[in-house]
Amino acid sequence: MEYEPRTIEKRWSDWWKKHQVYRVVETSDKPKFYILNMFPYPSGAGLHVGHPLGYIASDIIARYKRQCGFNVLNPMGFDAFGLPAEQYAIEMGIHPAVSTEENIRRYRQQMENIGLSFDWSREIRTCDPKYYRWTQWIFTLLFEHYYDYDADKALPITALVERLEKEGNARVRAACNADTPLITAQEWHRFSEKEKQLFLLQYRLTFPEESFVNWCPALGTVLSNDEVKDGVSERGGYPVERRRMKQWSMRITAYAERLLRGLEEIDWPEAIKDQQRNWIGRSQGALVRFPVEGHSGRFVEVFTTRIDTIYGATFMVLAPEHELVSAITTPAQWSEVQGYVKWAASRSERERISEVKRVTGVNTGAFAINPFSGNAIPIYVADYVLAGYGTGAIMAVPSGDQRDWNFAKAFGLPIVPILDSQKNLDQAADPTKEGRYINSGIINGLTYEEAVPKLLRWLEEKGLGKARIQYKIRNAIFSRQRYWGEPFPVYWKDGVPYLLPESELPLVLPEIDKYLPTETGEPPLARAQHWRYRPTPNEAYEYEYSTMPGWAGSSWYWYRYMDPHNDEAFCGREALHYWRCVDWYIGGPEHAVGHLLYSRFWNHFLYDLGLVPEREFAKKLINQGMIQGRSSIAFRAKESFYEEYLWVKVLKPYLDNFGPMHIPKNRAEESFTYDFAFASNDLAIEVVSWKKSDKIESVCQAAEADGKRLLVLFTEELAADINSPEKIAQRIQQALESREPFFMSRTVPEVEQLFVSFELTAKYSPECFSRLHVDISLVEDDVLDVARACERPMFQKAKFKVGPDGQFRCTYEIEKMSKSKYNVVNPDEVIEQYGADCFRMYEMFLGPVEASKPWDTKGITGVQGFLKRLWSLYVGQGNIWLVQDVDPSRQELCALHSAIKKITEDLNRFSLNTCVSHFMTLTNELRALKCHKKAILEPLVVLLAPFAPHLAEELWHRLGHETTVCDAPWPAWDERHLETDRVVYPVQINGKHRGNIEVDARASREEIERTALQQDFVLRYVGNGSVKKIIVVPGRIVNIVV
RNA sequence: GCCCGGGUGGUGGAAUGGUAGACACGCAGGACUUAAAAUCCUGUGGCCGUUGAGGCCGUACGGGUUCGAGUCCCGUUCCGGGCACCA
Repeated sequence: MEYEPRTIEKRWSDWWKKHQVYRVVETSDKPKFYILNMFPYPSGAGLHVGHPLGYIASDIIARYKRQCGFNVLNPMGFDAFGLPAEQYAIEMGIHPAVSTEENIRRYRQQMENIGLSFDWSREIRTCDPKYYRWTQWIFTLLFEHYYDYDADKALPITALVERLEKEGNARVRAACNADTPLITAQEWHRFSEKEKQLFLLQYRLTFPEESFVNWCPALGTVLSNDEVKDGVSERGGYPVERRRMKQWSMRITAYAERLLRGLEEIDWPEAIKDQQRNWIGRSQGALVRFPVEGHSGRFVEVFTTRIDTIYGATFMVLAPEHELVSAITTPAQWSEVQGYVKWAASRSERERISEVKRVTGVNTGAFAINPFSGNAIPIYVADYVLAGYGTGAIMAVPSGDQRDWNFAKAFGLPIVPILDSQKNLDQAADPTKEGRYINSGIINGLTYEEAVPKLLRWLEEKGLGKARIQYKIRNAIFSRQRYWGEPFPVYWKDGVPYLLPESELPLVLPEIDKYLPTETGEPPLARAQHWRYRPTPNEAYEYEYSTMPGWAGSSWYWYRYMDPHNDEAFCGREALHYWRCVDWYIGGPEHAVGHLLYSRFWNHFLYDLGLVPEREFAKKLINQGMIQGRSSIAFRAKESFYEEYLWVKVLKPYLDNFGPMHIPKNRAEESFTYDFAFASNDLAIEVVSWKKSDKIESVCQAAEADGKRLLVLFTEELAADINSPEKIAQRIQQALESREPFFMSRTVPEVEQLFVSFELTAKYSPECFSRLHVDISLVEDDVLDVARACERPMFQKAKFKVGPDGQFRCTYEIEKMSKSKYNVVNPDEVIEQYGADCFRMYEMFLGPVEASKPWDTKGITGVQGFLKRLWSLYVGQGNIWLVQDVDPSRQELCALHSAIKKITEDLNRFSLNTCVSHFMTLTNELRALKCHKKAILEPLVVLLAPFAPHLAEELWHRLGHETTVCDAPWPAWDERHLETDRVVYPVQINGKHRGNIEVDARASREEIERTALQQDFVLRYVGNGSVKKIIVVPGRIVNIVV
């Protein structure tokens, strides 16, 4: 019987379901292994072949670990809140819950088709009230805590209140807003309830605040920085603007140092760790206060990482938004400064970034005193200094910083060298730390290492500054003005947010009539008319109308899988302490600073509260690469193509007949003129589209003024005859011979678009074409199936200019798979044709899991052939069972055991592509040996089970087993079978491989040397020269140095 | 600009400092077949030479360390990703 994947796979996927083979329980004395895939957002397009890469890889590991005796948790769920479902709802009027449900159903079906061993009894969905109840609960915890730097952890806000009552906040070292005032206990006691609540918001780990946000008018919502790409929304590509709005924030900055330190203890790819470090952006430096001349008590406070350069500070720069700007600007400079500040404010973020090179700024007229030198230095305002970073002001050291240098050059400010090693300061800044200081007062002659502590000591003694660590990371905006997300468990009373009591959770999303913002610009939830919090019959408070962002539900979900149906807790203690944390986490690298950083933040917080057992939620992270699509691209002619075509293909070859050509010049300057004219004749030619035939009149006038007759050629008729240029030449010939003043066709062919085969496009300017994505199902080997293409709306009125072989060719591009690029390959179709096992192994065989690579179905036949050959070791023609219980030979055992060894080792280092090749090699060897022995083939089935579970299960049962192969213990290799009597040593002469010798496996070093030196090929190279040295690496190689 | 990756046959990719190109795809030739498909066999980095000799070159480029370098070090270059007036 032939290998029939479809029959086999159906049989066993049903059987697994029936016997609940993938059900996991905590009551096990086996060691635990928790492997987790980043859960997907269930989009309407379904899974494409790129999605399962990580799922398959993790499934193989999950199955392997299970066979190794671990109790494996391998769950799957859905990150089901999100913008696309809401956009779909707005367009189609379908409730997001309905379309989400439908998409999830499809995703699950597709995943089951692949044979993934997920325990579906643990499936979770972030949009399920039973789930988001706990997302809301965690939010309430964040609201009720603050971060205390002395304890270096989150503490209850009640602890802060106690301290405020006793001693005010002067000695409280905690994460808080930058402008939090110092208050005494007396002041605290004098606060009203409202004032107290507002004051506490400055400490809470989540809090509402006015902040600049990325507002997307088209989507009617706020986007986070990582949802904005190049100034437009990641989803939909709509423009985004900066706007000041009241938003909930997460005080992730409190955890900056912890998140940075925590990276040391986790096994994550360095690239991801680097990105997180970069994002957190720790920089060590100093805060320095520069007194403002003539304003006693006012200081310009700056942060610098190069305190050692302070003697080179020849001016100061404030951000336009800096509060000192209006206070210190002199009357003479007032209007200029005001004008600049206003102008800077009007510029969008995008403009500012796009004009990086331009130096702008203005002098305030005020001076600051350099605390070290006592020099008065001018204070400028410029928008290259950012209000949001550091103190919003800098000391400018043009000799060391290129931006300061540019500014100094533009404004004629002095550039003072401060290190004897600085070079070419007239051409650029030199940021070196080498050498010894000059022009630098108390640090003259010192090195960098000596200077910094001395300066810091001096500053601290004088009370003018101190060492300081600064972070780039900002608090994370946590609210979105949209419908399909978790509601905040918050109501507003007297302008103050209060938490709902826990008994009110979950606060369920209300039904609304439309999923759009209200007419007054409030979020969609404001449409829910009677949706109010009513603690007593006489009270009614508005809820918070924003919803939580996509990352809320994904920042803790791995705990819910441990205990998904628990109504008493986010996760039961027992399950929590059994599974503890994720052992292997698999997902794309695009989540480096979004999901993965927020998740770590929440986890550190939950850890502080003693709610979870580990500081870091995922010990090991693996990034799977992206499987890209191979898009097919066709070239569509633009109007300028026809002119070039006419010139190159028609006029040039026939020029001898027609006489010299004249192409009218200065076309841009004149209002309109024709395209060609014959110098020796009175005929002019104009190429124009039928759709633009209203232009003809002005062309006629131009021709008349020139004294020419006019031939109008429509692009449509050129397109229709595109494969026969001689017809067009004929038409021109007729026009030349005729004496009519004006020629054009009365009827124009119904051709609207002309596509040009790729190999022909090189002859024309690139501007002649637009590039269009073509559905890849219409293309094979870059050749378009023209007949089938014409049935598509896109090609309805198209004409194709084919190549010399009569074929129409496309070009291709490797890019992300997406519906809009028509390059999506659906796994269902591949599975239908080749089977799930083949699909799984092929995806692994494609290359390392971490690498991105284009999907290419060509190689899949190789894997298919391998599976067929493997099958034929067990089952012969006519469904004959070939496996016999016969003692295996030495050679067969060696082949098997070396495969066991390689596959096991490669699994442990997560090299799954090479595992597949080891299977191929073993199969090829066993076929060559005509091996049908049970002692060899049974372990092979067990090895194969993680990779091709259906096929393995089938063969396992045919071998007489009744229970699942998933629980068949992983075989161990026996070194004895790997040993051989004779070993082959490659022999190098001076490091170049020249031949091989075969010696006894137990041969001594001397024997090997002797054997090597006796070889003809060695003697040839050694000749009469003496052998200087022989290196023998046991089991490896012999190298003879002559 | 800064920070990470990465450059190996026609292609995807192998290679704890130890025979570069495993395993596949593709291609070429052959077997089976009326034919095709399927299957099987052989060859396949380049150049020169042989036609059962062999030699030279070869892992982006240039140096270095080493008995030995795709692998380690220094420099250059190209490609990909991330961050960015971040003081």
